[in-house]
Amino acid sequence: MSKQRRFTISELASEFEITTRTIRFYEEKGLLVPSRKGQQRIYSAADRVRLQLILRGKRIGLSLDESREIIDMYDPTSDNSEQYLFLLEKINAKQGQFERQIEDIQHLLLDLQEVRDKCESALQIALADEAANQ
Amino acid sequence: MSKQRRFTISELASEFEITTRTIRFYEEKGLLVPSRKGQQRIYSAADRVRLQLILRGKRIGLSLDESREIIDMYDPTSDNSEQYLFLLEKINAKQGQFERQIEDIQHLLLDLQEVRDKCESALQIALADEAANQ
DNA sequence: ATTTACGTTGACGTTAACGTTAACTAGGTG
DNA sequence: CACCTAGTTAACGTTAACGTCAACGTAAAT
Repeated sequence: MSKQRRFTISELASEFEITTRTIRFYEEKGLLVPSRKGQQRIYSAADRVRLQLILRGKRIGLSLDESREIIDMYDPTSDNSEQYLFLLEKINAKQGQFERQIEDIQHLLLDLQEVRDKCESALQIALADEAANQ
Repeated sequence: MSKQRRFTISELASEFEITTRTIRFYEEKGLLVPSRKGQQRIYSAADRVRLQLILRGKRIGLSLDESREIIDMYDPTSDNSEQYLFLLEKINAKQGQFERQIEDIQHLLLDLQEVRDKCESALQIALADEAANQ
């Protein structure tokens, strides 16, 4: 049995600390397609996962279009080998991009570590000076 | 001796594949402060490094304000221990943020690897089918 | 019965990060 | 000298990603 867990829009909003407006906006852009009960939106566990993916994408600087591309990779809309080969190309490209992003971040982390080291030794000196001025 | 290498705005623009407008815009925002020869901008090696940092930041989703914060960490505008402690706090926060970003990316990489695996096996089947239809 | 809470669809406003003219200057080159 | 190339400022335009009303529906609670 699959999980039948459903969510309301404000449940998701408070869980992920975003506004309902944001969630509806993602729907406008075609990133989410919740079912309805009357006119109210009902979100499935799968919808929640999609939202999670979008937000993860946002945190690492993906645009909504880029996140949609990734979401679209999840459900294979294709059925012939040519489409699959094309999809594999796109997956390769994305994985490459992500690996380069990790390198960028690691570079920035090293830079910050340098700054931290300098800052810490400067702090020692400042503290010593202040002690001398007592 | 320090490197006396200088750059014109279009040299930097073509090296980093951005427009001169973009570089001037970063200056407007206070991210770059090149020297001048008459009214022309002259960029030092240090300016180039700053630009590199900005672009690295952009690739991982930092706003220009966030990049400026990081740049500002590089030159210690402070001189007392209180300021240094405050700066160390900010460095901690940024390093934490970056580590979480790496986790986000690794999560996305795993997801993509799953998609790739499914795609590759689906491709095998599709190829077998096409062969059968010959 | 009405207030309260939560939901809905527009529609216009806002901010960041540039793009896009336009109008001008300053320095070589044929 | 005329022209071309690179640079400059100033100002308005554009797109993404929402924020912010307004005006309304529905269902539970008082």
